[in-house]
Amino acid sequence: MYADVLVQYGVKSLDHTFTYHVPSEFENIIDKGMKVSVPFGSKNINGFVLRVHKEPPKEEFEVKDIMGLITKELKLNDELLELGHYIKSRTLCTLISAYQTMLPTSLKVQNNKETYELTITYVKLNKDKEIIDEYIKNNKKSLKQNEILEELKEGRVLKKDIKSKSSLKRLVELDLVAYEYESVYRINAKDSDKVKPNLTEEQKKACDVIESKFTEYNTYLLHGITGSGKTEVYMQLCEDVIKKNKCVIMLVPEISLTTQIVKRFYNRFGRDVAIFHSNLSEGEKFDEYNKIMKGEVHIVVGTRSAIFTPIKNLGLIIIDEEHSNNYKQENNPRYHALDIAKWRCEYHKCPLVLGSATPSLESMARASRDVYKYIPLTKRIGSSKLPTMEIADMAPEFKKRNMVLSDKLQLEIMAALERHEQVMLLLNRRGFSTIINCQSCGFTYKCPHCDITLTYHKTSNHLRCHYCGYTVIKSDICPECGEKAIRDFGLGTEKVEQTLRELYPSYRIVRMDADTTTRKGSHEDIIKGIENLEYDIIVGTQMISKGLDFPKVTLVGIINADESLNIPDFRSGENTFSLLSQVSGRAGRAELPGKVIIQTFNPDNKTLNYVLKNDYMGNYNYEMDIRRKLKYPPYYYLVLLRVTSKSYEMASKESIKVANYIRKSVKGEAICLGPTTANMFKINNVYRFQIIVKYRKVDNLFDLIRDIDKQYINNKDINLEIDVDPLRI
DNA sequence: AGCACGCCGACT
DNA sequence: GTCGGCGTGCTC
Repeated sequence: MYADVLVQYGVKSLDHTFTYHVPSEFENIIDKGMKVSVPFGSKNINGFVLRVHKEPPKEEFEVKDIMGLITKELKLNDELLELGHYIKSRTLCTLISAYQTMLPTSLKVQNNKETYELTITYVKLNKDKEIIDEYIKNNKKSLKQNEILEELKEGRVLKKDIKSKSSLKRLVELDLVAYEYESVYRINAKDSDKVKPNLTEEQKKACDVIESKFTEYNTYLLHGITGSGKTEVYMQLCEDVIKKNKCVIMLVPEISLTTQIVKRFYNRFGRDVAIFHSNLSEGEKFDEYNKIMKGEVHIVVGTRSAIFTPIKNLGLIIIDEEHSNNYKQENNPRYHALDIAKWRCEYHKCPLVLGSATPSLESMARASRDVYKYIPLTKRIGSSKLPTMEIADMAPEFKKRNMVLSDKLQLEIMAALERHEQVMLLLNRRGFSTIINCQSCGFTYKCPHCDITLTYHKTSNHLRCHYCGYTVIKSDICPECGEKAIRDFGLGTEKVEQTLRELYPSYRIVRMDADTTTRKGSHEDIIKGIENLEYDIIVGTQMISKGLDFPKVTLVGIINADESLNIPDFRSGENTFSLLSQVSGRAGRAELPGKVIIQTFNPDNKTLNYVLKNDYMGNYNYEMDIRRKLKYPPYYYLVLLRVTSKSYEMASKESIKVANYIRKSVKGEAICLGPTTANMFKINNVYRFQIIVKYRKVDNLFDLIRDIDKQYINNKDINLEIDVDPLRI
């Protein structure tokens, strides 16, 4: 018997199986998907069995024996084995790295440890009551021993709760008491409260549409405005899937959101829920993975990585906030959870539900062509109303040297504070590159070909498009209004916090950004603090915009909307719209009416005005028009090739070769841009050049790209990264 | 990826 | 005559 094994190294030259002989002792246990140890070259390494068969290899080589099986129970099931091939073809990674991303660290191929089970030790009586009583009666010396025995008469006790370990040891030696081991899960759900709200007509209809086709693969776009009760729809769908004894995977975009969603799911479904995200400890992941594999739960709630959990009998996948960038993995393999979800739903013949208040252009475009089934939720639940929104023009404020907060926003902050309500201020994280604009009229340099903001290169005093390479010389005088006001401007959360402390010394201010939330639990602490009204003003980055519901927040201020609009990426408009819409949804969710103020140098900006009017479709049509004209997604697909090297010379030369090769050989409707210097040109002394391929119908593009390494990059000092469907370029 | 093998220059 | 640096090619 032979086994084809894929070894642990994720390099292209080893991206195929090696055939080993199966020793007779393993013949009855070995199976595809198992982790095995094999001799390879001069040492033993691990790999996954992809196939077990009886054909002796045709070629002449010495067939070696499999050394051992590492995990007998845990193995990649047929579905995941097949899924690996899909990931490989879609992201152009090696097969082994596709399997690697699907597994938690403890199960990855290099790992030799068999189990991460947590066992706790109890102590119990090991003899009949009479014998114990007899011993107690005769034992006059060790009172501690008697105490222990008396306690154990009531039932078993945790070993760690027994203080006198020496007395315990003696009792074990005498065989009067014994240890009892029990494996436990590190995460335990609460019992469900069986609470079930009544659904609105709209929600019921949404459920009916999806449930009418529960056993076929369809993608549904659930477009529900903030507060329209998407989560209730999800839970109702889950309940109905479970009734059919099938299972659900539900994805949320970030870890901080799992806590809240999981709380609601625990209340409704109790122990039927497992959690899965990258912040769990290895042991916790192992436990949850086991619950899922053994079929002890019907629902998995988690972030991106949860899309790979080996849940059996899948009946539904839900992706909440489907427009979120977090569903795309930013390192190799650069997969998108949405693609994986589609693949799995097709495999299981079940529905995929994408939910969002601001669907991505791609999804909305598909819905409009009926590739996705469109389900709108248009009504807010309860009495809460949409907040009123206003723009504050920052140009005149700047002339008054009012750098952070406009008069308008200051007035509203004071009013809210006096009403004892909370204020939330959003400051977009500044992009990585220096962005220049006119502080009089708001003008920003944009590329006439790519419609993205040009980035400033200090050394040459040039502004350059990092998509196509278009370059202009920077001037101090604004080409739009003629004022000498072109400057680099950026605010940090700390600066805003400081200004706030000066303006409102008697109010309690909290900052929430990457710096203040790194410590485990600090994120939850701040949220709890806000809920308990320990703070009056909250300043933060995008983090504060996501799914949080604070009834006392009635004023939301966007400190500088331009920061996000001017990020040099073709999606900056789309992202700004969804970010601002989402933050706005934070204002006045309960009984109190809300207000939103957007500070900008561009009061006439189209995107901002669509935000003001709460006009998703207006923004969609406006963006789609630009995308069509400039050949961006969803009209064209993208592939990003990034050539990196410690040597500027080599990176530059090699990237030109690659671009020429693609231009020369690609067949079909494709445009190859670049090479240009990447947005973050030099990181850790590594130079980065990027090539962008826009394409529609092509026959050989992926084959070409797969072959680049062979053709051009045969130098270990040069590296090539491939990003299919990049989110940011 | 990781290692053996082999070729070449430098040094006791 | 031997040690070690790196380029090349192979691993069931």
